[in-house]
Amino acid sequence: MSEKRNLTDTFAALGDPTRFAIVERLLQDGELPAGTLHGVADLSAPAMSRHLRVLREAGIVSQRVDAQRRLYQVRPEAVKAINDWAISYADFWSGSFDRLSAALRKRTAK
Amino acid sequence: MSEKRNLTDTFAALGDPTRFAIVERLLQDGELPAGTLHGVADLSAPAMSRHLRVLREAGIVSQRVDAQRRLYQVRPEAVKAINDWAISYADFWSGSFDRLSAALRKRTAK
DNA sequence: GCGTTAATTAACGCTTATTGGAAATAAAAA
DNA sequence: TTTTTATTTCCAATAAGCGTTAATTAACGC
Repeated sequence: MSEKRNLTDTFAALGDPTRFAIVERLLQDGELPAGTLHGVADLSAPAMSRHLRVLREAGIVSQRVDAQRRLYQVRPEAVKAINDWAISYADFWSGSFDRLSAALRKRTAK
Repeated sequence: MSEKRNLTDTFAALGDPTRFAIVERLLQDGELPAGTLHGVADLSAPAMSRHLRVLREAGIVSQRVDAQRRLYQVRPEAVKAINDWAISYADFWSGSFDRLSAALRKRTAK
């Protein structure tokens, strides 16, 4: 039920420096509990929790419950959606748009 | 002098539905005067002008003066920057990450 | 059951963004 | 020069977002 989402919500969620840092941390380290993420910015647990909620509601991260911990990870579809959008305009921004990139474009556009 | 910019600002600017619609319109139609863009949303000219300013300051669009009109267009680098970011995590979100996409990745990352 | 740990929710204030309307600026047309 | 068209800036009001502390829920070990 958190599938049909437009890119605007995604961009809005990533538009905050703290949330962007959270996402990059998760992209690099994989799945992490909320507590560990406190390190990415100097803010309280509640503040972190609310940022995670925003990311969750935007469909950017998924939450998994493990005992009293909440494990977060980035949803691949979210990043892929951003890539698909940018790629769909590749002939505009890419000076060297050629057969090779067109192949990937077709592939990821599917 | 509006080159060194982080993705966060870009995402923040695109996080607004009106501004995202403006950018998509410009991506599809190319260069357009501010007046023509009024059509993308039901808002006053001043409101539109302010949205365009945000996009300009985020480095997403460029402005060209033609007589009394201001012509706007998307800066290719802005969309490319988004693509580069997503591509840099392609091995995470792409289930079928292979040699072909790796080639494009190397290419666009340059 | 109790206390501890992990995380979220609630309530509050503060700062920043956004908006509409009016006025200002600038160039072209009459 | 006066008028018209296009766009931006100024201003006041409203709305949204973010952070903090305090309270709450949930699960573990003793």
